[in-house]
Amino acid sequence: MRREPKADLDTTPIPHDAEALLQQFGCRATRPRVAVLDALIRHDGPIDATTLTELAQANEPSIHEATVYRTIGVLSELGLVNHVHAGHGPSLVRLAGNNDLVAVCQDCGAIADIPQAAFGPMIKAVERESGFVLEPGHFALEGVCADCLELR
Amino acid sequence: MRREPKADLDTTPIPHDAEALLQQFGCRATRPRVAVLDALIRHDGPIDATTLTELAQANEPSIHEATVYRTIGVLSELGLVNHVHAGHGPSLVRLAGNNDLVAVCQDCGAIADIPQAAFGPMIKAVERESGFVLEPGHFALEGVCADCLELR
DNA sequence: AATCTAGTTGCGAGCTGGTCGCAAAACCGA
DNA sequence: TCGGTTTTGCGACCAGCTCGCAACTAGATT
Repeated sequence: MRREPKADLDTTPIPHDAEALLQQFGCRATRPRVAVLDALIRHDGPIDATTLTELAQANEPSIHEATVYRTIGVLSELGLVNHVHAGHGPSLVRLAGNNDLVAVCQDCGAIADIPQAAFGPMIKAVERESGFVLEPGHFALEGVCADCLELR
Repeated sequence: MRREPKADLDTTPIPHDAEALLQQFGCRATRPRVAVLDALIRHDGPIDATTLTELAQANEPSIHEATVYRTIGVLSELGLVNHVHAGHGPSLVRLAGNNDLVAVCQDCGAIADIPQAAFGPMIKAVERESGFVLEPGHFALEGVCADCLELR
């Protein structure tokens, strides 16, 4: 089983049509996969596997959560999708191309997208000082959101 | 059960003596707790619960992992200990007072401490733009360490 | 020192997020 | 339409962590 993208995210226009997208990337466009990718395209922003399963089941009721996990794996190998590790909860997935950072509220679990612009200098500083090359967009920031701050 | 520190981390000198420390914070200095806190003091840097259990068992062989988790909970309520959520692996704990950021290598799992100095401006920027007040030191940065970069 | 009691422990069961092996089904090129 | 792979659904399983409960203990009171 080859799992090398036939298409290239950087140069290929991405059709927002799950089936075409899968074929373009040279992988089988099965009904469950189409349902998962389609749900991911429709849903804007990071989402956990369980919720994604529910969304996909709207179109493809028999789809199993294990299949969703496997599909996420495939899409991620193709570079179509990113994992975001968020705190102690389940990890999140989102369409690639958005490299904003995700911030999770420790109190209420709210998720905010934070434009990554602010982080460039920090990433460089970390690399200079420790040799670590950060991959922002793969981990979540934790903190307290404005609403929960008021309630404290 | 009250769980409010009698001593204050900011003003109280911290004896590096687990038993005294526990008493100072007004909680029962049981043998298992002393063993856990002692291991934590001796071990420098973030550590996961399983490894911490093994260290503590060196002094207190019968100590159970559930007890270690509960002890971590208590110490954390007292502000003596911080959780760090690290990627997909188990979460890490460390003595409070060190607010450096933890960076985890995606490839080999190596852990690096990164002085938090570089992050001040970023934290402010995030607060300004999104209202989120980050708690650095509670989440881990992910990336690739210098060694693994070479191997790629 | 002996007693008392709230707080703590060890233990096993249980929960959640995620992975795996396998037989049956689906995809898709010929 | 058919055939060989790939993929799916399913249930079993694993790791990390939490919980309920009966037994035990620290440490205050006498």
